[in-house]
Amino acid sequence: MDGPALRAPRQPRTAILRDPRSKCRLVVKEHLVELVMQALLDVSRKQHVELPQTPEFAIDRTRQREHGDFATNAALVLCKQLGMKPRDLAQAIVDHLPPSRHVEKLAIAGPGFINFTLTPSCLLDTLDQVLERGAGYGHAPVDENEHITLEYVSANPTGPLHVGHGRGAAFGASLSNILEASGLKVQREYYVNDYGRQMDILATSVWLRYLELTGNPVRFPDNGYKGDYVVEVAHALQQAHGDRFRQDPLAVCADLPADESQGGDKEAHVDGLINRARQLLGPGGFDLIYKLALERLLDAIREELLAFNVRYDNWFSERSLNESGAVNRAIERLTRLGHMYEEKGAMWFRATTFGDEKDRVVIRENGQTTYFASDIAYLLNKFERGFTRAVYVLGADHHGYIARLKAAASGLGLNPANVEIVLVQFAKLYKDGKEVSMGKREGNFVTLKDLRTEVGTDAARFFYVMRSHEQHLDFDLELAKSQSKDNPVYYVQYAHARIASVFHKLAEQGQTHDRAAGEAARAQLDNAHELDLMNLLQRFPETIEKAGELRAPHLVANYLRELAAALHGYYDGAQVKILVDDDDLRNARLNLLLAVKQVLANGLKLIGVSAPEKMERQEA
RNA sequence: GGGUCCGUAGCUCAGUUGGAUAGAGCACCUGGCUUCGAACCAGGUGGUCGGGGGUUCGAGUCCCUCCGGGCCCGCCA
Repeated sequence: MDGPALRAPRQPRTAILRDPRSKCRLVVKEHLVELVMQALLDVSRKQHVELPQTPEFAIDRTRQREHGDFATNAALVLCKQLGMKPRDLAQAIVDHLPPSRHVEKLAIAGPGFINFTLTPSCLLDTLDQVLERGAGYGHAPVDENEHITLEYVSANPTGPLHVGHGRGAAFGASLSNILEASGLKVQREYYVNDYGRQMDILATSVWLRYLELTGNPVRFPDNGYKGDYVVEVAHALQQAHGDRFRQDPLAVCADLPADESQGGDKEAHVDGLINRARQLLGPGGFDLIYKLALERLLDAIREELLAFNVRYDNWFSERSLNESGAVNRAIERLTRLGHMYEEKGAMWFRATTFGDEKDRVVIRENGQTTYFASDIAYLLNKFERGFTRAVYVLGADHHGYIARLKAAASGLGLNPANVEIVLVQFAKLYKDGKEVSMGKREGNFVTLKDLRTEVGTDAARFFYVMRSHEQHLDFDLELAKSQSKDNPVYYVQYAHARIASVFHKLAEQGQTHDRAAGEAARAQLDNAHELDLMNLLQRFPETIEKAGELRAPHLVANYLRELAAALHGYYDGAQVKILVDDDDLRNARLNLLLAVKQVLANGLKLIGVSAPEKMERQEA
């Protein structure tokens, strides 16, 4: 397996960490890495030992305040290679560390950690940086070398989106924003399954409902789409075309294989109905209904995603792959490379060559290509369009697809490491402590629209990405709906609104905020709460980068809760007032608040949640 | 049966790619609004990190095994 392919390279991408507009010139962590590297080179020269090109030590944020801001395990990891005791090596590294105006204190602790405490000015620089860059703070310069296509949701247009799709939508949209912020070029894509049997069943279902509306009811198949939306499309069909598609019910039903509930086979029955529809309506008539259904449902999906603050750069048609010959070309390529064979009248892709557990049918015995054939063509198409990496956000039930898709990449001569599948676990809805069931064909599933209108886009988006995507999500409807302190969305938004209200108050008092005066007096920001807040602000870019590398938007949500908590703690618990009489101090504190507000807004935007200036409580 | 994801406080979950004393929120207990928004804050109670073995300076994190749960295993899409 090529598991590490999902992981970003171990060494940080310096191009992304490097921030040209930073007053620190380098993001702190990168700076510290360079200092330690320098010291290590000196020490190893003295010991006459060759160091590896990229020694595997880590520099990380510390967990506890007493350990400073950053710590490195370099001495622990490299002591054997350098033939020294860990604490001796730590001391040697400290002795050889080049001086830095950003490091205030160094300490050796525990078994041999080296702790770094940053100078206050380094934190204060962060503050200026946030105000300087505004909405751009936290965003890394664009890396021109990578161009990602990120596909998410891609639900069949055979019905409205349900709450399961909602998580994929929230996750994919947030992740693409985060990746973009961390400097990668990202194209958001929706793969439209506008081809194949499921859509045929939908078109047939619409036609049967239409027949009912025109007073010619035909028994509805077990395997048909039963939702009310099908009737709505049928209505639209009737309005646009009157009774043009009316047929004698007896002719429709004549000689069909028995349906499941009639003791037969539901698949055979529905296939019979599709063929009957084609035959009675003529190809033009059937296609017209098919297209009408597709357009209506796809429009509804587009509209819903837009309302959910989820956008796309490209809607890619599966049909176009078939009609342009891309599917055939992909199959030919696999054939030419010797990865196809014939068996039992079908054409198979030898996926087992590349680690899949079984070979896969690409062209069926009846000559039709499979869904997988389209997937292969689509994969090839993505790389032909120049993307360097294809990311698929899929539901956890698709995990069997990983090996298949990667095998296809290998078979096509592509690097499977550039094909990445991120699985999102299921979400369960809970209402009053009970699970809300979501049967699909039965038509009683909860749509994303239901959820959105009930709890609102902000709460839904936040709740969906609040947990790790690897974790099953228990979505508590009551909590998401509640306008109370228990609701984490309001907690974060409130912090933003609270700051806004301080500025309103300032205006009410007839005063204005003088940023330059605040910057000049910034050294007065020295209480523990203020330092904590600045420390958090400094960690925002690191959080984005990490959330991007780990494909983990929940880290951003967690970060925002932390920042909001620090703000509330400062506001309520620090025994300080912002709007003090002292002009310098007041402006310095206002600078800090403004920076916190900016970062809250930037972070919320990444996960598609609004940052309100005012919280209006609504009566339930 | 094979594959895969998960199991951390009463509940819902974090845990910085193996680091130092495992953290939040809810629930429960105590306290704080004549103040820039109390949708808030301060403090307290609560843990054999599913069990067992292994790897090493160090394991909630990596490996093995067992237990429990979700999902997948089609010439469907």
